[in-house]
Order: sequence, then C-alpha cells, then structure tokens
Amino acid sequence: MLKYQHIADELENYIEENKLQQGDKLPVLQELMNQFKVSKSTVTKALELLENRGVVFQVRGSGIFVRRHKRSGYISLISNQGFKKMLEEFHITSKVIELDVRKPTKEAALNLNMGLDEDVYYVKRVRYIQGQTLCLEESYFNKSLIPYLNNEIITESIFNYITNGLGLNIGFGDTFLHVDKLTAEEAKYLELTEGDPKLYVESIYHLTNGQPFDFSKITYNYVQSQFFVQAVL
Amino acid sequence: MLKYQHIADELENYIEENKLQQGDKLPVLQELMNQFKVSKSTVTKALELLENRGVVFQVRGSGIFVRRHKRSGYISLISNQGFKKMLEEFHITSKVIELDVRKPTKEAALNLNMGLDEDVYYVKRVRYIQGQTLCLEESYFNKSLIPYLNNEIITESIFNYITNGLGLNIGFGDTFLHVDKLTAEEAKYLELTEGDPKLYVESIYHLTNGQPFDFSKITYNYVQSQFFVQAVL
DNA sequence: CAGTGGTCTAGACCACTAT
DNA sequence: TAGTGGTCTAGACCACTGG
Repeated sequence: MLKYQHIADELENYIEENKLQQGDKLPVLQELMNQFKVSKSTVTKALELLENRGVVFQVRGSGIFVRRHKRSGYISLISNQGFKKMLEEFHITSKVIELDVRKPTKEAALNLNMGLDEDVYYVKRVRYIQGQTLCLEESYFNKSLIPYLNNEIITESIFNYITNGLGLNIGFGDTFLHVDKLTAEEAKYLELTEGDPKLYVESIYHLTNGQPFDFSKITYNYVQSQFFVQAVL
Repeated sequence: MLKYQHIADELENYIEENKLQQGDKLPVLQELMNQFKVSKSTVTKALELLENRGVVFQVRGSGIFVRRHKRSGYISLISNQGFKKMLEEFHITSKVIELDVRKPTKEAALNLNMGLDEDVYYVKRVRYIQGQTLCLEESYFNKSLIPYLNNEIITESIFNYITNGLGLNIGFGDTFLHVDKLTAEEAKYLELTEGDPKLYVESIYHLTNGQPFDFSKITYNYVQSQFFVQAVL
C-alpha cells in the first residue's frame, strides 16, 4: 500500500467516522507529518488526492478543511469512490437481459479501437435502485482484454471483477451525456412512457495503458436520475 | 507564473499546434527536464495537472501519451478550460432578462451560506449557442463578495470578470444534475414545447477560501445539450 | 536489462492568513 | 509576525514495459 494512499484513506475514514461537516478543520501539515511519520511531500500528495476527489480543500495561510455538500441521494457521475461501495450504498441491483460473445457493431468497434472481426462480450442489463428502475445499459467489452464474463459477475460489479478478479488496472474514462425522449423499447424496460425524458450516457473506459476495454450506452430513468460532480477549478 | 503551470500550458499548446491524436507520444521526463531546465518533480507536477484535466495519460515503463476523445461539439461539464475561451470556442452569447440587487430566496441563502437579510445580485439570462437557445439561467451572487455587476459584464463572462476584474480566486464547484420536463415558462424562453425534456443543473461555486459566491439554476435545451466529462479513476 | 514513470525524502524558500 | 500551505530542488530507490 502506498503511503499517500494510506494517509488519504485514513483521513477520509476520520472525516466519515467523526461526521465532520463542510468547513471543519483538519490537523495542520506538520501534525500530519508527525502522526504518519512521513515527509511533507507525502502528506501534500495525499491531500491533493483528496482535494481532487472533492473531500477537502486547502487554504494557504489558514488550514485544511472538509468539503461536504449538503445533499444526499445523488449519485456521483464520475464514481471516484469504489464501484462496489457505491452499489451497496445505493442498493443498486441488476437484472441481466442478454449476455453473449459476438462481433462488435461499427460504433462499438470504433470506440473500442478494435476490428469488426474481433470478439466482444455484449451485456444488456436493467439496473434497479431501491427497487425502482434506474437505467437500461448495453455494454461491449473487448474480449481480448476481458477474456471471461458470466451471469454472476455481471449481476454484481463488473468493474470490481476486472480490478480484483482479473488484476487489471482501470485508468480513465470518457463520458458523453445527452438528454432526449424515450423510445418505446426503452420505456418498456424502464417502466415509463414513450416520449418521456431520458438521460442518455455513453462511456468509454480505458486501462492504465490507454487501451479502451469497455464501451457502454446507458439510458437513465429521469425520475431516479440525480447526479453530482465535484470539480476543482 | 508558476513553473509547472507554464510547462503544462506549453505542452498543451504543443499538442494543439501539432494536432496530436490519442496515443501520440510526448518527450520523456528526462527530456522535458532538460528542455525546461527544471527538476523532475516540477515536470511531474505539470503532467499530473494535464492528466487530471484529461489531456495526457502516463504509463510507467513506457511513456507519456496524448489523451484525445474523437467527438467534437460537446461542452465540458466541468469547464477546466478557461470560461472565456469556452464561450468563444462555441460562439455562446447571452441575452439578459433581469439584473437587480435583492434579498435571496431561502434556497439561495442556504446554498450561499448567507442570511436572508443580506443582499445578492440576481441575474436571469438566456444563453445562445450558434444562434440556437442553449439554456435559461438564474444566478444569485453574494453581494458582499461580488460587490458590483452590470449589464455589460453579465452579457460577457461573469467568471472572467470575477477572476480578472475583481482579482478573486475561484476554488471549486458542486454541480447537481436532474432530468425533467419543461414548464411552460421555461419552454417559452427556450423556444420549445411544455413537457419536452430538459437537463436541469444547479451549481454552487466557491472561492479558494471555501466561501460560496454563486448559486446558479440552469435549464438546458435538450437538443443542444451535449456534455462530456473526462475522469481519471 | 535498459529505459521509463512513480514514490518518497529533507530541506530551502515563497505566499498568504490571522491576530 | 508567527503559522500555514505551496513551489521547487536534488537525489535515492522502486515498479513496470518492451525489446
């Protein structure tokens, strides 16, 4: 375990356990250096991580403060928390509609940067949040990178399996958002009415070496779609 | 100008000018150290910045590569580019509907962390992208932090004025997203039909010292609403 | 195994805040 | 002006990639 990762985790736990609120002050740098027996740079690195995750903000000449928005029930659009943790927090479950190995569509091949004759795993799921329909999801996984999937895996967290089961490192993701009207088929799966609003999201996830391994198209139930993003400007 | 900022800018320009594509390789660390005559840590810091902005990705043992998605016409949801630059890039203009000093609503006061008897600047605008309606925006600015606004300022970029005109430092923002149906009033301003889909976004922006100065409620025209987010996981 | 990026240190010096 | 975070350095050592 990296030192700065460890420190970041400890601080995040500390904030969580003590239910610290927006603006609450954390120990100063010198104190953290002593407490964790590391150099200033290492503490700084840990705090940068937390700052970028929206957990704290630092003010020169003043101190380190907790950053906490006041709203609950919002899903992080760029889940910087663990995927599995998030699923549990929101009681998200899945029903698998389809799962098979096939050739990619042109669109999927383009986004996954692979040939039309190579294999992908195709996954179609409906996901539920606290018993309500949350979204309809179609995913394409490059089979040369993700060699095996089964029903059990995709009912749980695919990303958790990729990280812990396959030992792959997920690097970054590009996410594209539109708003539109539901088609008849989408409405059926989401238990809504054709023409109702939808949030449509396309994502391409890459390994740390830059290879795209997952292209996903998600249609969200507008009633359940509450997202937030915490940015550092 | 900070060294690592300068290096990040130079590299971003270099990528832009040479029209480098996803996966193109940049000079190695040692070379960048020599070129800019700085230490390894400083180059690393510059590259971390670019990595978090979604401009490059680094692969240990291999090199530094350009990160570029293939889609154009999408607006960054968390504009990590300059605000003014973005407006120009997308030809975004504004029409001011209302501008006055008033007392905040309960909602605005809560989000701006101020009293109901303090003053805010209230701004209501319709924004256009390449001549089409983009969004209807209502903003509340804490007057004790933003003491003056006029029609000219808010027709251009308010954030540019706050940064360069007032010399304030914008720190971070919390953004909340919903999808819903347009009300009659919103439809009128956006030249759409009541009941059409909308993307509704609430944002709270804070100065670097953590004080919230802007609470905004934006309703987007779903036809023009194409956003992207680049995340590092 | 040579080359590349990642972590960590110890310390100097700078910029800003609070009192 | 004491205290706090931010930048930058020089260098040691580690982890991973690719021929």
